[in-house]
Amino acid sequence: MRYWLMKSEPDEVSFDDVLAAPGQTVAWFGVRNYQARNFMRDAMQIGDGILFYHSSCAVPGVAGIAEVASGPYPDATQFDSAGKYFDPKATQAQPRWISVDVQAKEKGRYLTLAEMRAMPVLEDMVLLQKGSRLSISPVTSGQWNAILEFVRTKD
DNA sequence: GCCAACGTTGGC
DNA sequence: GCCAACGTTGGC
Repeated sequence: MRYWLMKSEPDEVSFDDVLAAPGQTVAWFGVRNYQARNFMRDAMQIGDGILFYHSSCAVPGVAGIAEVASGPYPDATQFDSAGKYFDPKATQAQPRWISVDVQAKEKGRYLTLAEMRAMPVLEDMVLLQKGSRLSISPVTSGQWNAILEFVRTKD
C-alpha cells in the first residue's frame, strides 16, 4: 500500500468530474513523462491512495482523495492521431504510454498549495520541492495522514 | 503573460 | 556522449 499525488488540470478533468463519472472512476490519460509513467507501470498497486491535485488553475491544491482502481494498461489517447496526446512513435504492438483507472473516494476540505507550504510536516513532499514538475509523485504515510486529517476537518 | 526549471531533441 | 536549442510545466 503506497500513496501518490496526481496532478490534473481541473479545466480538463476535475475531482468533481471524477465524482460524476460512472462508478466515480476515470482513466488517467495523458501522462507523457517517463518517470511518472514508470510510477504507474512499476509501482502502483490497486488500492493505493491518491491525493487528487488541481494544477494550472486559480487556486492549486488537493481537491479530494481517490484510489488506484486498476492495473496499468495502454493509454488510448496515444493512438488518436487527431488528439493532442497522439504519439506517432507508439504502436498497438508497442505502446509507449499507459493509464490506470482512478476512483474518487472522498471529498472534504480543499487544501491549497499555500496551506501545504505552511505545514512543516509536508516540507519534504516531492510536490513542494523547488522546480518539481512531476505529474505523479510519491507521498509518505506521514504526509498522507496529515493531509487526510486536514481534508476531514470541518471549516 | 511572464519566466524559472526541467525534459527532450538532434547536430556534431 | 555532449550540450545548445527548444518545448513544456505550472505558480504567480
